[in-house]
Amino acid sequence: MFNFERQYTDSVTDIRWLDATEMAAWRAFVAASHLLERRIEEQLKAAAGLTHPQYEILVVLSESPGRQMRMTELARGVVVSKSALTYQITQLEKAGLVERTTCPSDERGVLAVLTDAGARCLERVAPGHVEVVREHLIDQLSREELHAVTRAMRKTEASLRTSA
Amino acid sequence: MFNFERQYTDSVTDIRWLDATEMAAWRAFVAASHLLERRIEEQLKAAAGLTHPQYEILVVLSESPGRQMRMTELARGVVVSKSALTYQITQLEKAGLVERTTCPSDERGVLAVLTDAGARCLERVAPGHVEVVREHLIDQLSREELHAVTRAMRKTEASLRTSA
DNA sequence: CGATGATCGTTCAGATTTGAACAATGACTC
DNA sequence: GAGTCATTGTTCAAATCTGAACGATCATCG
Repeated sequence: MFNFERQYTDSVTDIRWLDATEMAAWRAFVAASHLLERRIEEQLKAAAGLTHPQYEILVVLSESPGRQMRMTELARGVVVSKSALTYQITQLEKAGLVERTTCPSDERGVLAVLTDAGARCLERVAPGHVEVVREHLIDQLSREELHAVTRAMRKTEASLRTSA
Repeated sequence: MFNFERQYTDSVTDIRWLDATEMAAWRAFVAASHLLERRIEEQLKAAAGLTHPQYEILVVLSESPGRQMRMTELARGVVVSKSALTYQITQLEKAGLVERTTCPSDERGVLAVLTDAGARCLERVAPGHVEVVREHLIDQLSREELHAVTRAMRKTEASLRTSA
């Protein structure tokens, strides 16, 4: 499973290791994002039996024109694999929060549509969710930090979306 | 998207919604962290058949005195549930990268110990991993942004570790 | 039109995660 | 010491995620 050979032929590798500052940033980022993800998941599950991906699906749909979106685009929006989205939309359909419609313009396509019940569910759950995000992230940051984080994360997102 | 009915009895709800700046920060953070997580997972899987949690376990152990750590503490360090850690340590044990030892001072305890093979594996895999982190996160950020992100993430981590 | 290749969403198998329940041990009080 | 409660790590069932394979539809071009 694991071998010992380096795939690079360089006799002296030119690896640019992370210095202390960079490593600190990376570690903090990983720890914070994992912890926050856990907390959010916990809150949503307790409050509404929703997972974070499910909640994000409802949010994205609610902001989409006609409260509907194609599967592939939705998967891209919530950053999840197509198969995971298929699974989650099925779950949300069972719960009556989302419906599937065949896309009129493309026979292959499927439109996920937010139902009224889904919209109401989102309204009901959003306050508690926002409070968690606010308490542990937003309200911890100065306005300046908020802007810096936004700039940084957008660059990261762009970098990742661009390269394949 | 949100109407005016509330399930709370407050005549005027005191929900502090996210303003545009705050929402932008939160959205960017979620998207970037999910995308980066996916990319890292992909890279580690392709390069060494490791998952990100497995890699983090190796890293944390390698930096721990005696290359060993108690299960609970390790779980806290890599931000994963105890049962997930049990599973992953079993996997790493099968691969010969980690060993289990009963803790001398506490009969209940288990020490996860990094093996030489585990240390070599880490050395081999680290460069490729660091490159991904650098390309999409570190190198995208100015030095100032790097510091801001670190400060922000540490506050978030502290907030989440403190409360419950 | 017909052929080729891309895109769409689903299905499937396999891996992983989580929380709850559990047995075993430790810590602490009376 | 005995009793009580906390902690440790594991097991288990259930849910979820991913990538690969698939059939169906679309788009392009000769």
